[in-house]
Amino acid sequence: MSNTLYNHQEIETKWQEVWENDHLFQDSAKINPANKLYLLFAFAYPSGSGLHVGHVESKTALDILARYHRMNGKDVFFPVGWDAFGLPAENYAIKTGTPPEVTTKNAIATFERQLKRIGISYDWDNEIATCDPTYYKWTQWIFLELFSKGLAYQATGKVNWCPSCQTVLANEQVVNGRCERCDSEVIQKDMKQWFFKITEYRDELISGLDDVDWPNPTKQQQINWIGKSEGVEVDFALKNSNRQLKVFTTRVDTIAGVTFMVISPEKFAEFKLVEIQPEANKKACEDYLTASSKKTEEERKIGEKNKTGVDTGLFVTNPVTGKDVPVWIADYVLAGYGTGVVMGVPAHDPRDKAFAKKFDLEIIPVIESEDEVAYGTLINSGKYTGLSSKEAMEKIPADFTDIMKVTQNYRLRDWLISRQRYWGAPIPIVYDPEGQPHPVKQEHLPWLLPTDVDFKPTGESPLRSSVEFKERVEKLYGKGWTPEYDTMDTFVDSSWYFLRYVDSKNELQFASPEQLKNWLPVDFYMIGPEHIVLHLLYSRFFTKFLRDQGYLKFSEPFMKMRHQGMILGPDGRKMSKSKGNVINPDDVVEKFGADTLRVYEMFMGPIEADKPWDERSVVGVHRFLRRIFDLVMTEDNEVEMPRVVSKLQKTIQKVTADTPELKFNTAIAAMMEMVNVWEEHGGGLSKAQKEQFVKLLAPYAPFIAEEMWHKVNKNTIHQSEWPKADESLIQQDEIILPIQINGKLRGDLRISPAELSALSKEQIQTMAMALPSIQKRLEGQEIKKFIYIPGKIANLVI
RNA sequence: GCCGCGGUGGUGAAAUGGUAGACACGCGAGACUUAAAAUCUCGUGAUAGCAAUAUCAUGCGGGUUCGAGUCCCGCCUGCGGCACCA
Repeated sequence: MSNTLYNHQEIETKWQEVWENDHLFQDSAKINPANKLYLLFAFAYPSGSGLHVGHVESKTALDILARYHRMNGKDVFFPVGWDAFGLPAENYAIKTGTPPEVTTKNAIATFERQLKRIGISYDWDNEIATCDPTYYKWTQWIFLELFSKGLAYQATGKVNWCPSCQTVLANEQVVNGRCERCDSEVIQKDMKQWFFKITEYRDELISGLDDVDWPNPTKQQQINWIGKSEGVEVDFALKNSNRQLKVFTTRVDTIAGVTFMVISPEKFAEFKLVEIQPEANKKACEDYLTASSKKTEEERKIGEKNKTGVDTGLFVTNPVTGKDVPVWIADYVLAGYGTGVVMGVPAHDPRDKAFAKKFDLEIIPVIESEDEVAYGTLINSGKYTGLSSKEAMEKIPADFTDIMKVTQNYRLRDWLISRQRYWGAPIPIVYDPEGQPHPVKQEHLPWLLPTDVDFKPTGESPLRSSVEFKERVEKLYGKGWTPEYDTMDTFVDSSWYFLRYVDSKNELQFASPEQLKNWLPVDFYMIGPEHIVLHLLYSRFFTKFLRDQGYLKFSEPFMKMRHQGMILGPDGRKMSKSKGNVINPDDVVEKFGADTLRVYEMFMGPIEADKPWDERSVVGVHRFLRRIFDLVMTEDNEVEMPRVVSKLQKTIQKVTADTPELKFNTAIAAMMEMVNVWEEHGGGLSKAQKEQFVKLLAPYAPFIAEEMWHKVNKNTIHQSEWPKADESLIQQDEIILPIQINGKLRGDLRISPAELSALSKEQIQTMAMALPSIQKRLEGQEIKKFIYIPGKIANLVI
């Protein structure tokens, strides 16, 4: 068999062309589905470096599902599109002057070519790209919907500012407090920004997770990100004033141990506490506020170990002890969480303790327990002494209903969506001469991204350099009117693309109600674990918002979701150009073929695991495909052999069970076993049975399967029917029944299934004990118990 | 620190509480070949033994069970996420 007929190059280019000409699997959204299955892959950014092996993994996995389910009679919708706005194209433009639309267009063309080459059965007719005005028209429309409901609003917020590049950076561009590109320290700058009020849905974003089939760790991570915590708000009365300081605490049981209060610098300014402050403390506080506002991310982290602060000279009264305690300003208190004011309990909070030690503040223990932060029994707490923490946490708020309120706090903040960047969807807002924002009129959508801009960063939004943009606004809205110069975060684009797919060419709506009803929600989403908190949370928020506006009839967009793992370099490390361990899928396709690439990646291990690339194992998979090809194309022994036929039935069962469960590695192993048996017997399958096997292979290796199928068929294998196992052909001429003594394997009974089922438990015991290997170990021993699991195992207990 | 996920041969990995290591790679020996590649055959967890076989073995220590890689408790360790969140 050394002169194999298998020429992957020839086969794969041939079928790629045929499928494309036949328009296979296209325009599926136009069907009115009886039995729909919407498969979605994570929206990809069309990077200049093209498809990498990680893309191949997730796309192949979904493609196998798509092909498998089509063969099982499902109406499969499997669309493709591009998250095409974003920074790399813009940075490239800054460097080279090439407009981002040119770079992006080229990159998309490369991806399309590569995806077709590896045989992904996308519905190309519904392809979308977020940078296309027919798409971002509706991104802008959603913005305006949010704006009209008060869920898109402007506020002054801190942004990451790179002083060297003179530009705002996205969070993802800040690595360890430094600019990803020039490595200079990023500072926080206050700028007026647009936000989406995702916090409006924070509780539903938690509870909705009960209704979806997602990996549990993923749900946990989202829940942690939202960060709901139960606690109590307490108003502490400020001495010599009629004002209060409100704090949030999860440990109201420790309130008797409050020996000071700490307020964040921002909140001290916001509350104008300087008005009631003793003159003597004013100067120091003012200096502290100025100093902390200049701190960088890095400096703030240093403060984690070495806390700073200043005494305001103000006092509040501890409601339980009646004692007056001092109020300090310190920037270890976060302005954005809770009320921005914290009650200091140095005996039971490590941060408060560090602060108290540094500034010599009183430390009073109020909980008796092994660990200072654990729950325990109250001491030094007046009338609450002796209660457990748990009891106190109920009793204390109940006793002080005038100043305490049981409440919740969340870590989740509103979503800052404005970017001082060029390559994104313009925010559809115009300002009147007084500076008030107004929505761009519906008839002016899409609100086009101007092209006459200077990409070089100047510290201002690049759109400011467009003359056309300014003129457009004045012409449409009047003299003195100005556009919003910021663009939207690309996560906005990707938060609703799965809705657009089902009606990608609709000019009147983001998607028609009929099409949405036909296909949504998404049945299965395959996406990397890196998207757990941002994209997946934002998409769920958009879905819930659009539902509340009456556009959608469901609450969760992605019913079932699984993650693909990362493909690591041969050295076991993450692939990167600088490490020189990148595997280029084009090379593998060239050398071994797309089928080999696909099957190898699926055979590497469980889909969700991170797996290192192994060049030599690729050869093994290629060998496997070639052996099949030789068996099918050249082996003409078509006399059915019961052993081989039986193995085929078992293989059909295994592949049918494993494929929809995404257990592709074990399904492939089963097919390999089948080929081993088949080869050992030098044939043994009829033509029809060979075809059944080829069908099992078809979703995994679509090109070679099609070629083998066409040896006798005219139509495509990918629209044929999935094979069914015939159990009556499964042969079991001998069962090997393992016999254990005290749970250790000591022998086995070889017996036919018919004979075995006729035997009683006692008879089996007798036969087992008669085995020489068993007998010699039973010498003079008493059998205490005999366990028999029918057909599985027998165990003698001595 | 908090939340989560892992740890099985030389390697990637299998294994509804029921024969641990399927399948594949690699390696060793052999066949074919002038030779190499490719291909094929046999072997391959460790230790001892010519062998049959025996003992040990799923990060470590306990436990439940007739029986544990799998369930429970306590550690060690690697990885991911969050992190001065009060």
